[in-house]
Amino acid sequence: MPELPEVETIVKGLNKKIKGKRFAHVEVELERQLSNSTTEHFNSFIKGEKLDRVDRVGKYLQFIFESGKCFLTHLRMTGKFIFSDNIESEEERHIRMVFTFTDDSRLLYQDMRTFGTFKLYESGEKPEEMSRMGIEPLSEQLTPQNLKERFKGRKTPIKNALLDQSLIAGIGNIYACEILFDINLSPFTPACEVDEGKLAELTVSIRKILELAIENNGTSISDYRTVEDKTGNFQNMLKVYQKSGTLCVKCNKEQILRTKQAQRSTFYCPHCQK
DNA sequence: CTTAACGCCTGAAGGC
DNA sequence: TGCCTTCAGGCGTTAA
Repeated sequence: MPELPEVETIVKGLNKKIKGKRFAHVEVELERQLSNSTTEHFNSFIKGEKLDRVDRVGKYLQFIFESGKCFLTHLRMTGKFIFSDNIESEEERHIRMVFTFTDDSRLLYQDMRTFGTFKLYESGEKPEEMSRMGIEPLSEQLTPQNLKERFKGRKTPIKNALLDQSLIAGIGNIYACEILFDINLSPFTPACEVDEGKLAELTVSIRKILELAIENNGTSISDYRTVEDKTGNFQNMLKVYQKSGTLCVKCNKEQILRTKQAQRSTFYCPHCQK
């Protein structure tokens, strides 16, 4: 479900709500969502641990304890965190985990499709997910030169390259479509054939769109909510995603089309995106 | 090495 | 009403 702006929004919300709290225990419905531990181990791992902060790494959330231990979670398609200090109001479906803190407040993990994962790391261990991760798009790592290197020899369409987390970390299907439309670039262009001018535009657009989406608390297409259970607002600013059949807002000539690339829907304007 | 298809799940929506 | 297909902010595994 969430891409970088949604994860960023969730991380901010978590830091606001649960930073500094001490974990008491966790209830786990589906042990298979724990990548490298059992329910029992997860419990002994977090019991008494004080949360220093939550960080975002690509689309991962990293819960970091004062002790130096941490766990990494990926929300995949439908994972979300709901903070609750009022058990009376809890009537959500698909709650897969319940974290209880020593002050009796709780963090619920909801995940309809159950693709989300949790992975534990001892103090000093470096999560392998982080070393596999590509360029962090909101950092100074994102430069045209860097993209040129990463796309070198890649014949895969630029749309697919933008979704490859080992190249750039954090972009998903919505923002890939929006970014390519923003710079009038065809989603079918082989990544290695995007010229330097377009690569420069691409770096500017990636930053611009992700930052704008973060300012708007992300995109709520179906059921994404912030930790405070509010919708994002960026869905009101989408120009191509899920707009097939409507007239392109730029050229006012052609309708937005939808096709499939790597099993994912791509939305684009055949007139503007060459 | 890169690339593309499949599978993991649940539920909503649309066609007939 | 019901049945069937398609679709969904993702990615690890496998095979070519």
